[in-house]
Amino acid sequence: MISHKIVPNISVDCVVFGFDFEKLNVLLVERELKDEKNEKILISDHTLAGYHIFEDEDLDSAASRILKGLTGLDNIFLEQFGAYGQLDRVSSPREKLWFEHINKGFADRIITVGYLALIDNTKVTLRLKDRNVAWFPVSMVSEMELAFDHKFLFYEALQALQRKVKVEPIAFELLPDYFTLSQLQKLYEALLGTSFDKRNFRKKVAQMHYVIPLKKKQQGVAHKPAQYYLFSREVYEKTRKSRISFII
Amino acid sequence: MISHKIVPNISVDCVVFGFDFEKLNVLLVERELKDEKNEKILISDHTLAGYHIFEDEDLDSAASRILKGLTGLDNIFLEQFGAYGQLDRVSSPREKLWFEHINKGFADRIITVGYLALIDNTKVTLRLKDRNVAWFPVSMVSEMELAFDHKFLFYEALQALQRKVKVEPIAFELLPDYFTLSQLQKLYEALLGTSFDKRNFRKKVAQMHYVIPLKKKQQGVAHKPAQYYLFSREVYEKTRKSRISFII
DNA sequence: CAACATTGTGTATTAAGTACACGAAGCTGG
DNA sequence: CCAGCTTCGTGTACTTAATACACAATGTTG
Repeated sequence: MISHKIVPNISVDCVVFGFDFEKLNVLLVERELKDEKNEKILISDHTLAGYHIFEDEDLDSAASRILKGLTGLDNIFLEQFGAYGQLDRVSSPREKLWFEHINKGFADRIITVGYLALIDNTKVTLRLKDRNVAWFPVSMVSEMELAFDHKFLFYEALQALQRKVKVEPIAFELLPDYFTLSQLQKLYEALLGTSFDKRNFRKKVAQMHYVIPLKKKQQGVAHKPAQYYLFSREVYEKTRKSRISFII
Repeated sequence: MISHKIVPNISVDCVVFGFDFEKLNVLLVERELKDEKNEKILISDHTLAGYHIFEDEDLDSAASRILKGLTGLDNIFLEQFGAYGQLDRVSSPREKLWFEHINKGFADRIITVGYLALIDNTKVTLRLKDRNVAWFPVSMVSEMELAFDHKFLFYEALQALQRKVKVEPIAFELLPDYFTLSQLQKLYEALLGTSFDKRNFRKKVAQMHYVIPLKKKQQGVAHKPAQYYLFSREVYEKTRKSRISFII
């Protein structure tokens, strides 16, 4: 691997979402500060997946690289949700402690570009080599300690996700290639924090001609097996309408 | 004025839109490269309103500052539409020429944060002191020479605007406090490049209880005077519904 | 006061949103 | 092997919104 020079004052943070057919989860990295002898853990918390960009890569590449490192996957759905340049990013007493130990030499005027990433949970096995990476339920984040302004970034990303999901068919990025309508409904319910009537939800899906039923059915479930469906981006692109409905 | 230190590799570019009751316009700054004697203009083109950020301000402040400088207005509608970190930003032969003359000492790895700004044209008189700032019809941009990647940024901003305008009542930022329904319709037609049936448009507006008719009518027009309306953000916030319609 | 320009209005049809309940399929355990 | 369990998959009636379409009313100007 080539050794790249980093741009010291620009970083990329990825808010990576996954769905386990029950709830929405987010990928967080554990951060531990040990004493000099590398024995006792002084403090620990969690951060988003992020890093500085290299001199010779653009923002999207940096985000892709970070995600590839964590998940082993290329071609992950990735979209910017904002750039953040608060002045007080590392000014809390807590962060100052970290800062003294670890971040020596970092510029104190950092711009962070936030990326929203959506992952098909069934395709990924986390790379736990030297970093502790794990999924956490989105509902748990409010009670967790996150580094820097990462809790703020997380909620920004969640809001962006909830906005987008109503307008573009990006939720399918969180599902495997084949899925059942109940799984799709649970996903939307988890994303938006609501619940839908099953018949109305399916009526709605029936209008989306890009959600296509397959011949396959579920196997080995202790109940009536469900039919599998498929999301077709090509059909979506061809059939999308653009309703002008500035919501009332 | 305090002399601020700039952050050399981070800049903010504002795509400022205005509406003259006929068409959508964008604010551009003329850039001229003169010879040593400051007589002959060697080359000229246009740029977005942009500048580097200062060490002691955040991104939003930088954008506000830039707009205040150009228009004299505070409280302009401002929203990020993306961060851009292409490597080839100043690599065209044309830009290299500029670069040699003017941009000496700038880092070559620049991140630009794009801001979308919407201005009520009737409130602004451009400050033409030392810079040549003017409105240009959006339809004209395709034929113009813009600096750097500014043409790309402009179209990114236009797309973001067209997307947002369908979902949030931000178009009103482009109108004066009082406006007629024909003006509103023309605005939406200009924004989206379509045309609407008058009766259907007004039926739609009638559902938006936050567009409120006033007692006042137009005066001094050579035809039946139109009624004025008002946009109420408070009513909007109270009555907004959130329809889940992942468009088909 | 005639000509002009623009405002402001209504109806019929189609499409989509919402509220609501039960039989069918396949597995499990006794 | 069948009774019970769990989840699947479906239809109808009502309300609301979208679309297509044409003409009389108002105020100014010459």
